[in-house]
Amino acid sequence: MELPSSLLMFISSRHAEERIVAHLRAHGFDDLTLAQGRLAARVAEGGSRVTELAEAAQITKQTAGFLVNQLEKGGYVERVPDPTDARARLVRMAKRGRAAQACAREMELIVEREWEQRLGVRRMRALRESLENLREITDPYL
Amino acid sequence: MELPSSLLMFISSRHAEERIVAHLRAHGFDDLTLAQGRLAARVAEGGSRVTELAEAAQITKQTAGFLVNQLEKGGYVERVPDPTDARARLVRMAKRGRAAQACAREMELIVEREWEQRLGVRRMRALRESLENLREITDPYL
DNA sequence: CCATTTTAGTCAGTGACACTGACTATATGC
DNA sequence: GCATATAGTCAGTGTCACTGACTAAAATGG
Repeated sequence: MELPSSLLMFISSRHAEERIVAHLRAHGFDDLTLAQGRLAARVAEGGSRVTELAEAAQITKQTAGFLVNQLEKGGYVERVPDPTDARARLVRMAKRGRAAQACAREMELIVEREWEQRLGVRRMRALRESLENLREITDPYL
Repeated sequence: MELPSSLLMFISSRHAEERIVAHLRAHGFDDLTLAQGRLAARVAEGGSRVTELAEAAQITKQTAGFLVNQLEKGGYVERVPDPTDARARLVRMAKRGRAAQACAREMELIVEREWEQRLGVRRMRALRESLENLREITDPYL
């Protein structure tokens, strides 16, 4: 075994992440950091609580709160009171956040297509299937 | 596409990384951080220069130098003068570093075997081949 | 063979982002 | 209605990434 599979996965996933960040920067979302982006990607359609985001991203709620503040200042998300719980507030994507999301997905798709071209449709599908399969034993927040 | 392949790769690679860190901690290598470990993993058999390590890990040489200092304090690596270049010093694995390396490889292998059990030998081999293939277009420091 | 440029590495300063611990306010359960 | 759990914040700390400026040695090239 030259390199472990996990390291090979790390290499390619980081490559994709860097491409996405560069794409966002090039389109005016240059105040968005990697950590902020990772968290923003977890915000649900109807809004998410800070604590939920923290769990999903596997960071403490303090860190998540800090990142949400930055995202709020940047106009990417907004906070609204949670009607069902006076302690909580819901984090929702704002207009700029949705635009950034769309921008990120664009590059995500481009990379995905590049990989498919490299491997061919059959092997790309097999790759995705295996990765999804492994996720069931590797994703603690499935 | 439910989740992009790159994110699936990130999930599993992080899982493996966490297992390795936990294994190291459990065996007394509890002062070793993730960043230090990633750098230490790149130290070549005959020794490496700080600048080489920085390039391979894609960090600045200042950051690499800082991490090597920590590793040196922890007894994981040692620095010796480079006989071929008076400006440079070679970073070599020390005894404790080799022990930690062996410990990390242990868990690396365990995870690899778990994945193989999950996917079966055939699909695991196909996964590795595809990942190695993709590496050629995603690894800037191949 | 000396002047210029490149390269190895350090020092100093800053910023992002992770952590723990302590705290307030609200909700929930017996 | 009291004890406990939960949502979130505040304060403080540590790691690790960055840039910029620097020294010293090596390589290059008239």
